[in-house]
Amino acid sequence: MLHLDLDAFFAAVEQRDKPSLRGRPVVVGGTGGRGVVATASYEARAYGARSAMSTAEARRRCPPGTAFLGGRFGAYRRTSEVVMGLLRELSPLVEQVSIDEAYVDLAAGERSDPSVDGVTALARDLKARIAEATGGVTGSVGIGSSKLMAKIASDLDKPDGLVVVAPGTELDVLHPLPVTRLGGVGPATAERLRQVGVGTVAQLAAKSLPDLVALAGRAHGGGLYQLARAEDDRPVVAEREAKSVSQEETFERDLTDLAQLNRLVDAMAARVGGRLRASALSGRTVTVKLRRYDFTTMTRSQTLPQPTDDARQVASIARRLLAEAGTGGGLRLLGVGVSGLSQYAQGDLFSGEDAAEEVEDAADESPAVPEPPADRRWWPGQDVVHDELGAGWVWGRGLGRVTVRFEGPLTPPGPVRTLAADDPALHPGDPPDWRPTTMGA
DNA sequence: TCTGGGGTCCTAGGACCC
DNA sequence: TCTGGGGTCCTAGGACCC
Repeated sequence: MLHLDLDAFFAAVEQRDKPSLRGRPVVVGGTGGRGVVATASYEARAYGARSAMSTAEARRRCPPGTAFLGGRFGAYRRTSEVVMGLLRELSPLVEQVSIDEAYVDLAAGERSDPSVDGVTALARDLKARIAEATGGVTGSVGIGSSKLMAKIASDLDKPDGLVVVAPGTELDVLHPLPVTRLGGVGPATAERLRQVGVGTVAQLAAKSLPDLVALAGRAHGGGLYQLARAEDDRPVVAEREAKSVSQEETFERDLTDLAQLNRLVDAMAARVGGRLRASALSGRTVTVKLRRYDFTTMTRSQTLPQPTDDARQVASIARRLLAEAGTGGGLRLLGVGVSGLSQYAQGDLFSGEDAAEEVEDAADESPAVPEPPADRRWWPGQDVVHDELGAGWVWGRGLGRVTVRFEGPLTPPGPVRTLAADDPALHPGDPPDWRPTTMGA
């Protein structure tokens, strides 16, 4: 079993596409007042920036000149697809866990020399091909006898690591580690374990099954008991069916106005409905999620007799659930979701146009968002193109101006220009191509 | 200027059913 | 005249993952 984890993935793609950021601290995530860090480059980690930390905290820790960028998910997805393609050359059994992580069942592949030397050579070759094909993004690879051991191994030597756990040595590797390295042991479980004197996997392995079930519940306790013994027969599952589709947003400031919240419900329902139809899914349970001013979170749901993918129906149910829950004190987050999915959408399966039209219709009915001021159109990290100055990216904005650095993955670090935010020559751009052009189209 | 967004899985109580 | 005993569905919340 092989596990691949791309190193500081979002930040690595940014540094590839923005030469002036190479070797410098980069933080990718929410850049607003309530944003959190998705990925910090290793240079930013040196200053204490971490994933899931508030961006405000990361700004405090990092030096001036640190780049704080919103995400360019299209660019990340394109790079991820290249990597996943390389993995599928190793074996048909590839389980993509997230945009930057995957398991590969090497035993299901053709070229499987299962010896330690054999898989080491395979992993070395894979890492080289990933770096080559992605324009320098690196990954950490772990190989072991199970998903558990492969994942543990990829985590042992980051970044750009390669660790193979030889058969028979699993417990030697596992037992000294803190329990928090096991998947499924988060802050709550770690604290409960700490209270009974368990800090390492070895100490976890000394606990009885009934003790662990009492501590963590039947399923979770049983899982911990097995993982502590390196017992893991979870298979690689190549295709998983979606179980829910949802959309949520944290507001810059808490909202109280029900009419405004209702318009946001409509817009979110339209997006959810569009995504459902795009994947030919519909669902029976509509859920709204609320987070209040004091961070208390609640959900309210209703299950329909028949599945739906209709934005208006989702919206009207969600509106009612929101009204019943109440908006007292103000909401910092609102979300709309549909679950209980089944394969075939109601309505005309053969009309490909319906989906896009209905999304637009719903948006027409509910002009949720007032037109932003010119400088709010631009966000840090965004790809842009200027009619005279060429392709670049947004460094900062404000006071009716936008600062752009004109460079790309294949250029040297480029010049910075400050432009009027409403400069008619400036347009949103596409993610740049990091591969040297071979042939023109 | 504390605490994102998109998910998965599990638990527990009540309703309902045979 | 005492309260069985499963099973499934629905709802709400919580832990966890990247």
